[in-house]
Formats: sequence, C-alpha cells, structure tokens
Amino acid sequence: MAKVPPVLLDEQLCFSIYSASKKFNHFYQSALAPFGLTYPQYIALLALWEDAPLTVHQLGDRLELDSGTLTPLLKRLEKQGWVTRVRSRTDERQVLIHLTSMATAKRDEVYQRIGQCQTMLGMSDHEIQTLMTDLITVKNQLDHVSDNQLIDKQTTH
Amino acid sequence: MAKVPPVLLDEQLCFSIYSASKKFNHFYQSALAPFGLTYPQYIALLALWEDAPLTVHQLGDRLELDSGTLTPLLKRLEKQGWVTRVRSRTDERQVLIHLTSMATAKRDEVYQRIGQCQTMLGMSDHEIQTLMTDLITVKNQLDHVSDNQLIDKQTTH
DNA sequence: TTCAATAGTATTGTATACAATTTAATTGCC
DNA sequence: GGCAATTAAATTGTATACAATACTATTGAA
Repeated sequence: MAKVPPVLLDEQLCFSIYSASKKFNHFYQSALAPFGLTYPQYIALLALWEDAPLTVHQLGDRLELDSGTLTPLLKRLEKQGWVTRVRSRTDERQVLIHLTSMATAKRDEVYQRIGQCQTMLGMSDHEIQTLMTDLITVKNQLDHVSDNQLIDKQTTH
Repeated sequence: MAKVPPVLLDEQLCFSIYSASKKFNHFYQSALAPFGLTYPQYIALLALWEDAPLTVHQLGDRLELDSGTLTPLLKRLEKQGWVTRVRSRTDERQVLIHLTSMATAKRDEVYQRIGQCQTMLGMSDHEIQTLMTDLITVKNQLDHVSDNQLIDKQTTH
C-alpha cells in the first residue's frame, strides 16, 4: 500500500461534533433536572408542544428516531405524566401521542428555564445562526452519500 | 408567569448538533463496515494509533468517555483482535491498552478507507476548519457553565 | 372479495453513554 | 510502618440508538 496520510483525532470534524453533542446533552440534562427530563425526552416534548398530537411515526420523522427508540422513551414520558399514548380509532396501527394537562401547564416553565440556561452560554444569535447553517450543509452532504456508494468501496482494500 | 418566548426545535443549535452527530455515526458505521468497527471503537483506535499503549484513564481523557463506557468497548475490541488489555506492572490499578499486530497492520487500510469516504462528502478543508473552530468555541462555553450555575436556577420556577 | 404487499408499532438484541457504587492498589500523613 | 484518603477500573442500573424481526391493521390488485 502506498503512503497513506494519517487520520488524526483532533482534525476530525466528526469527533468535534460527537463531543459537542455529548456536552450539549449533559448541559440540558442538568438544565432540565428540575423537571426530571433527559435530553431526548425534552426534544420529544418540544416537537409535541409545537404540534400535538403526533403519531409515533410523525414524531420519529421530526426527531429522526425510530420506534425502537421512541416506544420505550414515550412509555417513560407516559409513566412520568407528560404524555398519553392512544391507539388511533381511524387507523388502529397508529398510536397518537397526546400531551397531558400537566405537560401543557409546564410548557412555559420549561421554555423559560431553557431560555435562562441558554443565556448563560453567552452565544450571539449570529454565531448560532452561522453554525447551524454550516451544520445543515454537513447534514445534507451526509444524507447524499448513500450506503451504496460506501458499500461499493468495500472491495477495494 | 410572564409571556415566555417559545423554544422551537428547528432553531435549536443542540438539535442540529445532535442530529449531525447521529448522521456522522451512521456514515462511519457504513464506511467501516468492512472492518466491523463501530464509530466509538474507531475513535478509540485512532487515539491508540497515534499513541499506544494508553491506560483506560488516558484513553478516556482523550475521548471524553469514562470506564463505564470504555471497559466493555475495549473488551469487544479485544475479542475482535484489535487490542490487548494488560495490567500495568508498575501500578496494578492501571490497565494498559496495547494494539495488536493486526491493528498495526490494518492501520493504513483504515486510514485510506476513511480518506476515500471523506472525499465523497465533498467538503473543503476550509469549510471543515471553520466549522471545527466554531464547535470548539461552543464546547468551551459549555464547559465553562458549571453544574452549580445550572443547579442554582432550580429554585426559580 | 380475497389475500399478498405494505405500513405502523412493538420487540429483541447489541452497543453506546454515564451516574453511582464497588473493589483493589497506591499515596500521604502521622 | 500503619492507615485514611485517593486513584484506577470494573460493575450496576438506567436510558438512549438502531438494525432486524415480529405482529397487526390497512390497502390494493386480480
């Protein structure tokens, strides 16, 4: 094999994103401790506060999570009193996720708490916008590289 | 409670990072399929290829993972023949993670494969650099908000 | 209409993550 | 030297993630 450039951990964009994601997770876990919510539970509620009820499938599209992740997560949210899971009458395959009155009542408390905690980060709106725009570009590029392209390369080594 | 601005999922930097991180994970999982490596296993090997052997603790510092994650991960890497786990003789508390000859032999193959797959993403070095710089800023800010600050706010709602 | 194909959710199995605890080894202080 | 405090890994328990499979309800084509 010809000389191959090394892959250095600190130069990997994936690793920057991976560790930033873990840090955000920890940050929100602490911020949401008064509500006993994990980060994935919190984003599920964000989606539902925008547009409830949603089917498991719709919520999965929104959060990019499948039923294998969402079913147990939603059962935990149900047990803690945030949502109810109701079989749809018009299509018995679907399960509709509704917010409870507690979830509706607590919405603004959570919004406010998140707002306060985000202020502590001291990031300007412009900074955030720039980063998000760039991240969307990365995500699009990742989406456009199909598994087939990656699999085809398997035989070359 | 006074009027509180809504928290919209699509405006959250955390959610952009969270979903980009999952996409990268999937991308590398596919790219590394010929080697049977998961993404966290891959970054562990990257760290070791740069500087083996490392103790579990040192590897944890590098990857920002604790022994609860690393111990089972390293056992799997050991079972698959990439590393060996050896109690240090000078300090019996430590476990040194060594690369096997197979891991050393396959290093350039993995480097090359990663290089090929990253090319498919079509991102310029400049794009990547900019993003990484911004992400480091975010990570620093997340690090500098202590748990104490977040916990103090608990009583305000 | 009937039944094969599809769609929506749940389940199973594997692999992270991480807090909290446990266990064993080492260090520091007297 | 003796022992409390500390350190390093491993373990335990809970919560994601996701591929693959199973199960049930619906749809669609003959």
